Amino acid sequence: MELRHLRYFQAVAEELSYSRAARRLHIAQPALSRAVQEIERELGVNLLDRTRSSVRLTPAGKVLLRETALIFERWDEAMSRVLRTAGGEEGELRLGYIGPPTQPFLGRLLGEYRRRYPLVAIHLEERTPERVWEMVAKSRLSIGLTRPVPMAEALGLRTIKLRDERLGIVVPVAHPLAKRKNIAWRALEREPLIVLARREGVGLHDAVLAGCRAAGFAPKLAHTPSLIGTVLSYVEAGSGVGIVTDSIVAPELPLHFVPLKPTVSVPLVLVWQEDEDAPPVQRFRELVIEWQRAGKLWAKRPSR
Amino acid sequence: MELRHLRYFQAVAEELSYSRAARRLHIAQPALSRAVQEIERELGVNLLDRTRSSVRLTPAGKVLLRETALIFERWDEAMSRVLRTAGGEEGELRLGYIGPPTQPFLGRLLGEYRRRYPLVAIHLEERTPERVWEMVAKSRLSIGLTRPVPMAEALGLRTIKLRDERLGIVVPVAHPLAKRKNIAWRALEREPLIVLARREGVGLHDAVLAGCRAAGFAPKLAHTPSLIGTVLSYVEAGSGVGIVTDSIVAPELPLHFVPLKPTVSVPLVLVWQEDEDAPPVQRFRELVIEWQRAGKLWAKRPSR
DNA sequence: AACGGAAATAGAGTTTCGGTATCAGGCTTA
DNA sequence: TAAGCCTGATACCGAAACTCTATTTCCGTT
Repeated sequence: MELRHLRYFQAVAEELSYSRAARRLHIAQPALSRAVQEIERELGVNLLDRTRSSVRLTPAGKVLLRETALIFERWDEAMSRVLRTAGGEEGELRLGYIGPPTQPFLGRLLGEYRRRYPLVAIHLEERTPERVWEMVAKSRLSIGLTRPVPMAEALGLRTIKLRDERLGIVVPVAHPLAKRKNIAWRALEREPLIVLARREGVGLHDAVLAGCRAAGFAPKLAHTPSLIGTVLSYVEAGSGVGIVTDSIVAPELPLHFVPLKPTVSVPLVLVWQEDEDAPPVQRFRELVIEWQRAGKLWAKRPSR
Repeated sequence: MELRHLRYFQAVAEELSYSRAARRLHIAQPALSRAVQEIERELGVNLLDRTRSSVRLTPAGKVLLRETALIFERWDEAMSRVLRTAGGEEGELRLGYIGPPTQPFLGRLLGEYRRRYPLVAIHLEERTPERVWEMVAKSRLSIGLTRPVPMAEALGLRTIKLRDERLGIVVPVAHPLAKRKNIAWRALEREPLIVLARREGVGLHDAVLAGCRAAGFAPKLAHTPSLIGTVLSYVEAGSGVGIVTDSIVAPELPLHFVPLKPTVSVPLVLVWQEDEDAPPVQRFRELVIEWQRAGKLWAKRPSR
């Protein structure tokens, strides 16, 4: 039996007349007779009581009419789901990200995304940079905002760089270095440094070490906490000079950011699986790129 | 698009291979290629990523696979509902009845019915005899246990008599008439009588009046309460002689029933609409007739 | 480089689907 | 009461569709 049979039966059952139903369906009446007979034969059940002059539903026919409506409802729902999914209006987006560098724009970005594609279910996972791209590689996440991925191609991953974040120091406003336009790496040789723990981000940590090595000294790491916030707290407490990227904003704290020279950058990238074609993910990529081009990814950050 | 398309798509999506799916469906592979292409063309959506060597679901395809399962679930549910309805295993039975004469067997009868057809929803309505058959005539009830219906055929109703209930008197055990095997109508000429109100049952009330008239006297009606129980209470209180049918059992009360002679009967009938063909109703009729033949309709009543 | 496997395409045969013509029976109308 | 009309069922035919076999094309493997 096919849907056609149900469509025909439904029309007859609603019109309670073969000829009227045939007119409604724009087909000839004998086709209806046959179709209904086929259902009845296949089920072995009488659905319609037909006298020459009237058509009435049997109890089983009444039940089938109700059920038919439910089936078509499901059918329509299925089709529109598929269309919405193909159009990227429905589905899910599992986004992994690193917190501090994305904090200035992530909220607004997701707000815009949700506004455009309200039916997409958004799952967020804040992880360390390495964990984020590992999870993307394992398809545990559909897309990630993180630090560059070594051997991305070998893992079947694609990345685009959203921004280079420049390294610099954070010091209390009263600190002697706070007034400088920029600062040489050498100046940090004697300073006790506060840097994020390596396990929280190999890229950032190693970039700091590389910067120092390039300047010809080994850094004196006073503390390597697990949270950017803790770095800032140490700095505020006067425990040393913090090294962070310029994406870290803390306007409410009495701290100053001074870029290091020569410039050392830590990129922020968008990463996804090469064959990831789920429309919600594609739409998210498009939105991020659109915002990057429009310079909106850091718009609200006060320029320093 | 037809169910066939979904069946084929489902097989391909589950097997992730056209040739394996074709083997599973016992058809040739090109038919599958075509069917899936037809879905894709009709929806304008890619459902499968096919390379020469592998088939993978697109996001929309995944959604359709899930939805397809739901549709088939609904379909199966619909078909088995229809079959159960046709077989009388599902549906509803709206039964109207008069209380006192049916009380000795109705509970057991419905218990057996529910045991046999557990999916049938049973609705009960206790009403006066006239109200019961009126409601059957208006299709507010699917079947009724009541007193005979005047002009049943004209109303499109069919009835079968389940039993003739013999009229008799109820008196306190100590009453002078209590020891008699039977009693003549004439003996009631001077007695204050307690009879159920006419509005609660025209048939019974008029049968009493007719019995008296046939014996050549007009009855002295002391009370005409609305409930059989109240009749018995009046009798117990010594207010007069009650006239009831022999179906009224009150073994816990100190009352005796003595049949009247000549015998006057009030029938109990089963009534339904002529064209009522809902299987649950047909099954109920069959059960009642079966019980009547087996003499089980009053089995538990102590014979007096 | 050749082979094997998988899906797409082409062409032919068969099924089935819908159309027209017709039949049979009931209701209305003259 | 008879004729006409309407309804659903049946018979038959032509066209569309579905499926099959045969073949091609491409990828991956040996």
